[in-house]
Amino acid sequence: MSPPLDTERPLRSDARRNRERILEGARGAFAALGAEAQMDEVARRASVGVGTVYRHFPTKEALLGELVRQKLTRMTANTRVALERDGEPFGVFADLLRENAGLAARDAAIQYAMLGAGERVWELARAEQDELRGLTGELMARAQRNGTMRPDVSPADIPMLMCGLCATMTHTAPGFDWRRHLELIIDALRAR
Amino acid sequence: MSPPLDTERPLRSDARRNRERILEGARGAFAALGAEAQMDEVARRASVGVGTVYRHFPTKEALLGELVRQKLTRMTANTRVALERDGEPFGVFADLLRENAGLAARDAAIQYAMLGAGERVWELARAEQDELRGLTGELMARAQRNGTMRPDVSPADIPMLMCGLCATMTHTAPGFDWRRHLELIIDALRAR
DNA sequence: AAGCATACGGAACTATAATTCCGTTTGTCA
DNA sequence: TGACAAACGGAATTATAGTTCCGTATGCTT
Repeated sequence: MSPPLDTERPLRSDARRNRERILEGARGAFAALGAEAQMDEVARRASVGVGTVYRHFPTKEALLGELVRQKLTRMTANTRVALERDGEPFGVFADLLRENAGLAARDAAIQYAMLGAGERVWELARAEQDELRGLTGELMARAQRNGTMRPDVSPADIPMLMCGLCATMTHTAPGFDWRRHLELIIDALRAR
Repeated sequence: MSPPLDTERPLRSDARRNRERILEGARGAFAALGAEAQMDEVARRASVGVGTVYRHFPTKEALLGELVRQKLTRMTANTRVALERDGEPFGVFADLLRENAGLAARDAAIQYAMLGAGERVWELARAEQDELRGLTGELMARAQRNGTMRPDVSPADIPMLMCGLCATMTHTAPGFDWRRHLELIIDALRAR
């Protein structure tokens, strides 16, 4: 048996360039208009026809999924860096949350995926989620061993809390401030 | 000048009955299918034509708005009862949150209104919100005076946190449990 | 530099769901 | 009980946004 039949020839140069443009256009469109931004708008910002968008991403969900995947990858990278840092573990963890929340705050795709409506999008990046949860768990375990984090919180609580935080991010209502919300969450995780 | 020109003759008996049926049908439809349930489905459950639904509520938003208003009114009533109870103020407050969160958990209209998508719906019940926030504030002030609640949380924080909680309610993802989320929030509000 | 697979553009198509319209029915009041 | 305003039903309309199609253009290979 010969190895992988994964014989996909590399993309043509224009296609490779366009794929990037589309992702960039999508980031802009979703950042500006939320996840309801239309595919036509994405195409316009990418200076490309809608057909081309669909050549690269079979559905809007797939496009959102790719953006989510990329953002989770960056969060995972942040987490790796945090694991290297040495310092008071709870503080390191809290800073990581602040940093990753900041990434989410500027990303309508993540918010969309986290807010129920986009459960399918979320699943497209399951592998990335699992990896992130694993690394986060390691950091949390340290803080718990050292007694600075509540012993009864689990890595699975974090996505739930972040999901709630994203809800605050999408609102502009008076009194809604995701940074404040995050600080309350962090305090909730701290050991008494 | 004669008093109010508010000369609206009472609804015809069938209209009054249908209005109730529609609200009931809407509660059922939204509970079963979420806020994306269609107007046709609402009509079907109410055993009424779509036209009749629109005779009573000019838009879907107006219908959702009325459901939200009614639910907030019930929450306000709960809060009034809580203000009468005498007991450890923080505990009374926490129980109130548990009770009202329970109401929200069974109400897709409230969840929809709280999750950004429905900001307009939310505004239709501004008066009810303001009243609820006011009463809640009184209860919180008591707990703060008595030293059982963090002195730096304000009544305006509660809708924000409840909004996040609603995000958890709409999810079925593993590890997502709104009761757990709520307990974490309650702990965050408790004085150290 | 010809040949061709790959990729592009964007008008047209489709699906979905809210909303309107109007002919018919039903309560209410004299 | 007859007349009429109020209310009803649901097929038809409209609006929006995702997706498809196909004629044209372009990069790559020989």
